Amino acid sequence: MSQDAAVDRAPSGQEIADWVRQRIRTGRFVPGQRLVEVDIIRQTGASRSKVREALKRLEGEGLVEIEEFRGASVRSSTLDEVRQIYRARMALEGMAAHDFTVNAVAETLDRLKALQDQLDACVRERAPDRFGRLNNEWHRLIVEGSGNKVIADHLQRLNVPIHRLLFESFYDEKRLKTANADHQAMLALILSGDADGAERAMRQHIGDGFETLARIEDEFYR
Amino acid sequence: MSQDAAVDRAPSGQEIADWVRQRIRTGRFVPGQRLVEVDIIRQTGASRSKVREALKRLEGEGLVEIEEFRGASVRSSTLDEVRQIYRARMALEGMAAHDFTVNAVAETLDRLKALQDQLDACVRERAPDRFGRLNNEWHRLIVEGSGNKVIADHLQRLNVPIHRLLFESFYDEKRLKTANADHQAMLALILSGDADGAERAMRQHIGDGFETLARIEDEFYR
DNA sequence: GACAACGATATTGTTGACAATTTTGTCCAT
DNA sequence: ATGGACAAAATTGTCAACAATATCGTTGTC
Repeated sequence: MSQDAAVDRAPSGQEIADWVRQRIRTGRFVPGQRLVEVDIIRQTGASRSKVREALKRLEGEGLVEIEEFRGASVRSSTLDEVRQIYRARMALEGMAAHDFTVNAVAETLDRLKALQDQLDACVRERAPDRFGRLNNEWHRLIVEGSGNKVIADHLQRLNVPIHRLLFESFYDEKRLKTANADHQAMLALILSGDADGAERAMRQHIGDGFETLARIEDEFYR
Repeated sequence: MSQDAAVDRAPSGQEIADWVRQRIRTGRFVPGQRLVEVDIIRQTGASRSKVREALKRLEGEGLVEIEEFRGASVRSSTLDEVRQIYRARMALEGMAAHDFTVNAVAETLDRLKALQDQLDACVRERAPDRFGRLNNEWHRLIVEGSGNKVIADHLQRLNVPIHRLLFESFYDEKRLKTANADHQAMLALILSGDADGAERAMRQHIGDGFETLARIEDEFYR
């Protein structure tokens, strides 16, 4: 009857924050839901100070909201805020793509090419969930490979709280093909050393991603 | 013999964080200096938990480093990290300039024009310190007026810990004129509705700012 | 004089108890 | 049934004492 992945030592504040963040991202904690300290303590085995520390941290990241004497609750974000987040991602990840083109070492380029092959396979075999994971990996590789840790840190905090969308197969057939074509085109631009082109392509790609998401949201509420 | 601005009630964690941040920005706390909890308590009158909370927050912002059982110290940033920060600023503030051109309301445009007049006056009258303050105001107005709170929040955290540079008159005669010319050109692009042009100009402007700073640093260590 | 061992002090980390506030439950009048 | 007043419970905020660790000074040895 263990309610958590077995750990002997008491979890750190960082681990609690990860635990809560995970639950928010996977939709087990939904927007507006209150996060009662005692519940988290019971489920994680952490001490109260650590839980409080973790919640404060998550407040700093903008994932939870803390009201005096009312505690923490999962923050809900409007579509407009998601749009702002995507706008910020366009700027930062575009810059990362630019710098990646200039700075990336040969080994990183090889890994990117290998990843692209796997993504192509996913499209052929119609494996959208696997595509999603590899897609994240692909974007992470670009950002890490750009050599700018500051931008990487800020992008880390710009992950949209996806709520329900994570479970449904976000990508339909058509969107999957389009996205992968974007990746292929970007890879070509990177390999040819066209940094500005890579940046433009990345911004366009992320902008399209938001359009898709906005369309799904729109249908959901219709 | 009051060691702090008189406050009756105990300061909040946010206020302590502001207090420390201010001291770091103005160079009263220098990189590497240890921030002993008791000292901050004595100087601010805050309780220990509040001080610890504030230091944790500052750690999240990257201004402070916390080692276990060794406490907090002011983080020192290398020139390369400053370069990365400026790169991030170029991306985000460029995007802000773009969106400002599209979204700004008439009243905000008027305020920007008024601010530009004041900046012109500073150049004529050779008032570099006043120019610095108004310059910050100018950039803040662009960011706030872009209507993207997410980008504004992230830029807030990208303020370089300037260390000593804040005290010396950062801008020499020539740099001051160049910067102001940039501002004038950008204002013209914004008023003409050229969003892409405004973005390019903003990025160039910030990039030049880093070049200037890097040159000063370089001379300092020579 | 250099250096290691050791104890004293200073500093940070953690826990638990208590205060402040909100939330929930109950009773009663209408 | 509905709604308000009040008490009980739950929840969060705060503080102070204690534990763990690091830092510093002292002493003794070579």
